[in-house]
Amino acid sequence: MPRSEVPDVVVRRLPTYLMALERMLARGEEVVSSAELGKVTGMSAAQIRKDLSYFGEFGRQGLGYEVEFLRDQLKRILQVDREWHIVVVGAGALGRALVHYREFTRRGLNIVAVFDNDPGKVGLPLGGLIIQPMCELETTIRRRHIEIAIIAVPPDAAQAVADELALAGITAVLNYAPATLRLDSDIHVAQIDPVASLQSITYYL
Amino acid sequence: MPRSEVPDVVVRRLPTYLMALERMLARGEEVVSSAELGKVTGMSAAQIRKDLSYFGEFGRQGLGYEVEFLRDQLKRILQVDREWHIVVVGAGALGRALVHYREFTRRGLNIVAVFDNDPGKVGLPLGGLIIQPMCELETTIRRRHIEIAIIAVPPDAAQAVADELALAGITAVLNYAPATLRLDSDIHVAQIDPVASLQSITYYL
DNA sequence: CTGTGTGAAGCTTTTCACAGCG
DNA sequence: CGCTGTGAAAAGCTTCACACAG
Repeated sequence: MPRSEVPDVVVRRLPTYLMALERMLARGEEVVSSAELGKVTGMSAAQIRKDLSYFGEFGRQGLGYEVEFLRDQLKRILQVDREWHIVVVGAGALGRALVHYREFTRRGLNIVAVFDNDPGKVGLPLGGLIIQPMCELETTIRRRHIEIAIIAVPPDAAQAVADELALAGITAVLNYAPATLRLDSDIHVAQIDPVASLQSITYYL
Repeated sequence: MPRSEVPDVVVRRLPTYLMALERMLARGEEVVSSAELGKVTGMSAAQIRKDLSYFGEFGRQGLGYEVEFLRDQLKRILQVDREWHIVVVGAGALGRALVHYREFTRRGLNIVAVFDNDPGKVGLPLGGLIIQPMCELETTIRRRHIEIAIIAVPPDAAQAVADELALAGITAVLNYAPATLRLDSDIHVAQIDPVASLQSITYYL
């Protein structure tokens, strides 16, 4: 299976293709060409063919791609053909919205624990879970072999939380706090910062 | 003022530099070198110097950059040295979290109206605002000269909402729905999709 | 014919390395 | 000296264009 040779920018486009294929499948479409998939995802047909070619030959010449087959292949490549366990740190407005976000469970991304350092919140129920104190973070992560964490705490606390997560053996972090995390390079970090997104949009207005 | 010649990838890095500079300023640091700024933001020193050079010469040879001055320049370039008015469409868990998100107002990004199509939600208070019905969308946007909208509705409704926003004269959209929006190319779209972010992380695990 | 898969070409972005300024 | 600003080189990514398969 090709790994290191695949550009990261290609991997980041695969979820978009997957999402489009899921929708086509729901509509009952059976076959799709790179040109059609391109129109729906906003990419060029050539780019889609090239991206897919990093992982194998999934299409049929003269015909296109079988939607369900390509969907399954992308799920396998992205490893989303199985269930993942996730912890959320921070039970503020954002943490609560994340726990209730239906698209996560729908895609096999299961939030199985929530943590907060506010004693007033610890013990309260949240979407079928109980908010746990930070001191239980490492034990919970290790006992349940959790690999992915979502950071939803205020910016000042983000790096400290990230350090704790690293110590607990987490290998992937989705960071919602507007802060650049300094972590070992073997930990994968993705950043979601609405302020940064808006600030690079206002440049063009 | 340079515009079209500046690569988009450069513009998208500026908010990260700005964020780091704000923190340095809060700590009382007065001067910073490209190497130091690089360490904090995770970029190379050369890249930072090159990025900044698209907009002018902000540093002093042998010394570095004056933190406050560079911060002000970046704010001016990104046009975040003024206040922006924003509408949020969708008053679910995510929309509510966005309305309460303190980093927005702190950075001059003011949510001034919230809309939802659920009659059970319309009229309810939310963070100092009243949830408005969708039929008031266009009037509100036009009367208050709003340029930026945040879409926080379920995936199936996203494209329809985007079309309404385009009709109402919106020029920038931040889309939280897991859907690729088809919009006129004169409308700037940024996508935030936690599922997609996680799905490209699981590839590497 | 239609539409994939893919080398090669073309373009963009990053890194290098150093002149030159304070 | 130390560190910026920047051409030039290197690396990376996208598009082109066509052989080839169904």
